Amino acid sequence: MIKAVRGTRDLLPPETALWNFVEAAARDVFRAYNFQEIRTPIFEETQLFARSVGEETDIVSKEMYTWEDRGRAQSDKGQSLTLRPENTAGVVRAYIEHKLWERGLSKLFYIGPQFRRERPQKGRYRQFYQIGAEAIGPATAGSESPARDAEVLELLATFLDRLGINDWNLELNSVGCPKDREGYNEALRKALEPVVGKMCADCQRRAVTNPLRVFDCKVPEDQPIIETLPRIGQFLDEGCRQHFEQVQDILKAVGVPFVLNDRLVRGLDYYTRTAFEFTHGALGAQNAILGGGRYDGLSESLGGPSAPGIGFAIGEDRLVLALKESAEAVMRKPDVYVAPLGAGMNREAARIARELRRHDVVVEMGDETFRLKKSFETASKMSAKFALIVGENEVKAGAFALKNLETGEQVSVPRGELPQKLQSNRNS
RNA sequence: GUGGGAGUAGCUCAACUGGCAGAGCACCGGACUGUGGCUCCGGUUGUUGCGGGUUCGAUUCCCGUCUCCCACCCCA
Repeated sequence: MIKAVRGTRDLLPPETALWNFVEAAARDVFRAYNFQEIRTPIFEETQLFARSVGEETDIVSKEMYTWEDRGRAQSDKGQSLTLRPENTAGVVRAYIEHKLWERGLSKLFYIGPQFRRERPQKGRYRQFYQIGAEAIGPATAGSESPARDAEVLELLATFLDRLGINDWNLELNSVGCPKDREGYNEALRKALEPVVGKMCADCQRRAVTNPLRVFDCKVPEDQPIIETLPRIGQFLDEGCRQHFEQVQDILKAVGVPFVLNDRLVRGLDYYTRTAFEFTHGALGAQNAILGGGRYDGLSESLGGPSAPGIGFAIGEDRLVLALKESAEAVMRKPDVYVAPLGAGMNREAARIARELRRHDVVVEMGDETFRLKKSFETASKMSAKFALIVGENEVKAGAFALKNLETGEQVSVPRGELPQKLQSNRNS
């Protein structure tokens, strides 16, 4: 038997209803904040990710699905292509390619699959889905304003509340400008040098490859040492410090709760200033449901004009996982199950069903060979609200037996009144 | 990529140290020829993940492999 490949999966009903529910809520919220949809290709030139995400990151160095395309002639070497491991790079590429800066501030959102060749785990797949957004544009259009950061964070809080996820936690930090980080990295290395020998093996490795990661250490014995290390906050220049303070001010003004976490350092190279993460309990080690931040230099590093921006990506798989119990509840149930009864009744049932569907009634239909008992069983199994009997008696009388499957009440309804009657008594 | 755990019916799970593959739920049919949920009866539940080995005999023991789960790495 051929199965879905490792790390990929099929999404089946009723769970797909939940995905639609989440995406519809996202689109609603995006509309309120005036974000518009962008769709970029799911594969791009490999160079795009190498230059934006960072050559040295794990994503680029070992988690990408990369292949060499064929050239025009059989003998030609093709270009190196890669399935997108995230969507910010593609959006910024499109921003530059289509000169979107001519339109002022661009507020764009996307919903779609991304690909990383990681070891699968619960809520972590090789084809996974992200809902994300980017606010990017010339600084003169307000793209650099702390108001943008606060707006994006508020949007996210609104979105999670809308989904009924109340126990989220917003963690906030500023990682400063590239200059600040350079100074900080140096200071961190210096501070680690004399103490690293006393730390765990993982930290010793991190100290060399990526000192910022030392803050992720969970070994209790290392914590006292980590407490003594310098923090990025001490290295922020005046501009970054003020920017960060204003973000916090606005968040307080609009009532979005947050906690400062000066250990929060985002993994991708392009992040500057504001960095954030929303976490949610009960997701195990994979407790982050979304993350994002500001990337003021990304456009330029991809050959575009100066275009500060801020964005985020929501891990839709994990979000849905957190909502899983409500899958049944959001699935649209049939309003009526039409039960043809007896030879020749399929024709009349089809006519009635067609008319009802034109009136936006959700209709499921049986077959004239089904015994009435079976039709009723099937109807109640799928939680249809009504069952409509289409038999010879009804056709003769011009009125049809309509039974409410929740109350058991049954009435005879003239054919002409059926659409009206069912329309005003819809499910959900 | 590293370490550990697990794969048996559509689902959740049993099968003492190797001895005829089971239960509940779900599904289909009947009791009930035009009325569901309750009850009773009957039925399929199946390449025990896949491949090899040991054995008279393997769901069980051994090797390989695939997938899922947990942790690490990293990240959404």
